[in-house]
Amino acid sequence: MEHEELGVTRTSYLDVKAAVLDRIRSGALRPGDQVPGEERLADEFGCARVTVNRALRELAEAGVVERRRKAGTRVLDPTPRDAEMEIPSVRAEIEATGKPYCYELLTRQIATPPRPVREALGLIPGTRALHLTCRHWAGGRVHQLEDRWINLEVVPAARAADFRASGPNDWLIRAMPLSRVEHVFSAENATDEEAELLEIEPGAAIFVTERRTWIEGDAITRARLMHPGATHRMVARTSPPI
Amino acid sequence: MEHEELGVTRTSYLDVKAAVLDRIRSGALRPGDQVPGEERLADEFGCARVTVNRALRELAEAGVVERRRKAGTRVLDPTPRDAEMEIPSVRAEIEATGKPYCYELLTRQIATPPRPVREALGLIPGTRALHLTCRHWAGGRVHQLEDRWINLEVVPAARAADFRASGPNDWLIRAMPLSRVEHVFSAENATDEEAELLEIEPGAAIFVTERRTWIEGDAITRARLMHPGATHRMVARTSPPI
DNA sequence: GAGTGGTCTAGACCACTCA
DNA sequence: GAGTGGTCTAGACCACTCT
Repeated sequence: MEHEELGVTRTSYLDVKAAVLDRIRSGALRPGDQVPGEERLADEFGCARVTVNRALRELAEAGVVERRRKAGTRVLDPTPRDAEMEIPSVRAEIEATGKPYCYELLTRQIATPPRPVREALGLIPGTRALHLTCRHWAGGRVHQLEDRWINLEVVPAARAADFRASGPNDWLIRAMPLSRVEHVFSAENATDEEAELLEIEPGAAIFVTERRTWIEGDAITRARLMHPGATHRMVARTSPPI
Repeated sequence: MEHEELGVTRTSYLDVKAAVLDRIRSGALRPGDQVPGEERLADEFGCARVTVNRALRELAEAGVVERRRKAGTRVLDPTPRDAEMEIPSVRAEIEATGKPYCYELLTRQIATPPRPVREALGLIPGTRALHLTCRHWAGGRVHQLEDRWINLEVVPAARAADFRASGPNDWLIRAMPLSRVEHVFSAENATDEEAELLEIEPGAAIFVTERRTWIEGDAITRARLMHPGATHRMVARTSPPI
């Protein structure tokens, strides 16, 4: 926990930050839980209150906790973190429009991923992974076609998970909070197969998001998310005012 | 500059931050310039060094300045701010690939914008604005077709600017640094006219970015940037590690 | 009213890096 | 080696907000 230097060991705000994050990741602190007050933590870590303050302030800026004066510090639900780029979970995105959300699992199998996926997940050739395809409906229309691979070495629990009732995105957000995300966006013309599944004309423009997620350096999942271009718009977060 | 409270006036880190930002926005401090040291500023503002430290630290986190121990604090070039979402200026984006960059102004006129643009810029009906269309080439291919409106009430200098040699994006980044940006991405099928200008097949998927830029609440510009979907990919910034 | 976070001060030591 | 930022401490006062 402490700075591992010769001589005096002082507690850094980074130590406090890491310790609190650990408690959240390990489940000792769950969403909604109260984080001990600054004074308590300062006592516990043997440091000044300002040091704890900086640690918690940065966690609040990162969206991990919420701080209010009299109310104290609480662990936030991890879901909003996925919305960092205004990309909420598909379910939330659709429900926000007021349309009924519907999820459908198309295929599920454990298989050897094609090379681009294997490399994206950092897997050794021959390793098998969980492959899911599903559709998300908004009202009577297909909103998203999802082609996802999950790294079972990092998330072995996914092997046992049942994705028939709800999508892998919601499941992963709960199982693996606080992960890092990368998005690659592109526009493509739908292939015949994609068009059929999306219920659009072959060749129609589709908006494709390729999302990769890591936790602590390990790639968790790689998803190819396809949307009908005619109905889909993606809003990127406005830069914060300085 | 100081907290306007009754009684004692103490200098907040926000005061220092705002003051330094002002000097940058006003041009008193230009990109590459050295910002006075923490001790100097603390003297000047009559506050503790930690207070200056926090102000400058936040400016560094926001990408406005760069700090290095012995070297001190320097004002950064505003360009990288536009790259907040890994969307560098078109020129930089293309030159990074090693391909030759070429810019071409297609049309330039002062006109009454259509309603969606007028609303995006927050203009009163009837107000005229600067309308530009241009193309950006990467090697022998059209990389981007740009349809841009500039709010002349906020940027009157644009009326006199000559956009024949270099694009409005580069010009605006210099003229209006530290602005806020919003991006909306979508996928569309190219119209016949767009296809001809982009030198692709009609109906081919195009990746469309609609970018709006504000400075202090005033909308500066609205650009519709069209890219051939087949060659264009957009990478969104990976969430920072916590 | 009381509890909690938000911030400032003053002084100190350390760490990095440039000359 | 010297200059600059990075951070910690200890104490203090304030501001918000919940009860």
